[in-house]
Amino acid sequence: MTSYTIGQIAQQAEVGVETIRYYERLGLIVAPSRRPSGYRVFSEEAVRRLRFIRRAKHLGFSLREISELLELRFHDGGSCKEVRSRASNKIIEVEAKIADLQRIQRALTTLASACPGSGPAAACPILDALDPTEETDGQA
Amino acid sequence: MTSYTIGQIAQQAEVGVETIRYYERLGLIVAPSRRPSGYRVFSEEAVRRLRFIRRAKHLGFSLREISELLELRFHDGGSCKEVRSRASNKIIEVEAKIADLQRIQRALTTLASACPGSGPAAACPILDALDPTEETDGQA
DNA sequence: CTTGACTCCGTAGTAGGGTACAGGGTGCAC
DNA sequence: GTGCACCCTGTACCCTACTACGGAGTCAAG
Repeated sequence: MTSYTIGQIAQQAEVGVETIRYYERLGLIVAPSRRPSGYRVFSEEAVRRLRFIRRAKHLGFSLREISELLELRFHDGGSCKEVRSRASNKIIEVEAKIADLQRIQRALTTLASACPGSGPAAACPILDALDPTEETDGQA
Repeated sequence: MTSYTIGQIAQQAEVGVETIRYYERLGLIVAPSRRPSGYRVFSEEAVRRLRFIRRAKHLGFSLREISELLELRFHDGGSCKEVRSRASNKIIEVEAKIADLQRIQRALTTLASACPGSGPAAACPILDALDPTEETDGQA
């Protein structure tokens, strides 16, 4: 059962020490146990969690949303139905994001391949990418 | 050639009037032409652009990144090669985001389907989702 | 030709997400 | 048994992306 200091997990998870304390204050990570001196003691789990947070943020989730995602696993001792429905809602959101990103990806691909040819290329695939007036399902 | 006031496009693009002026200050949208009175006059294009921005933000792009995405189309009169390489880099980023989201999606699906069974379900698919110690390609 | 909704500009304030000290204790290598 | 890196708490500050306001001009319906 390897344990780590805050500096060690900060390095492993590629986040700042202050950030970890900040997340702890927000309740985003479980408050770690302490040595008699007051030093925080972290487990491997914390590294995983921090990395999850870092990447989820990069996907446009707020800390609040990330917290909700993470909590899904803990509440499952309670009302199973609710976990299921919350998970389902998140899945819908996630799928919408994926679809949007795929549109951007296609637009970028078009742009990149249209370019080397020549000419002014007046049509802008990027703008069309997330344009709900296209075949995009018009969700808010 | 329909034209719109700032309030009209704000409503259409579902953003605030102040936000549009803010984006203009940042150079994120093209400075619109003006009536003699000073009132801004927007075209359909502006609505599309604003909607693009709104959705791209939701995908975790910063305004700076969005600006870069949007600029890809304008520079193509200049150095075509650079547009291509910038587009390619963006494509890589976008693909990484899609992959991450798909991992989250799978994890949520697993979670949702594992739940109704019973038991404590100790394993947390969510945390594994974005864990680079799994088969995830370890990108920063 | 008035009135109420809308627009202008500039500046200031807010929320989210950190980041940086200051002032002090801890751990361990030498 | 001391030095230096590291940790503690708390407060203050920073950046991004808005959002609100004040004071004044504009537009168009009645």
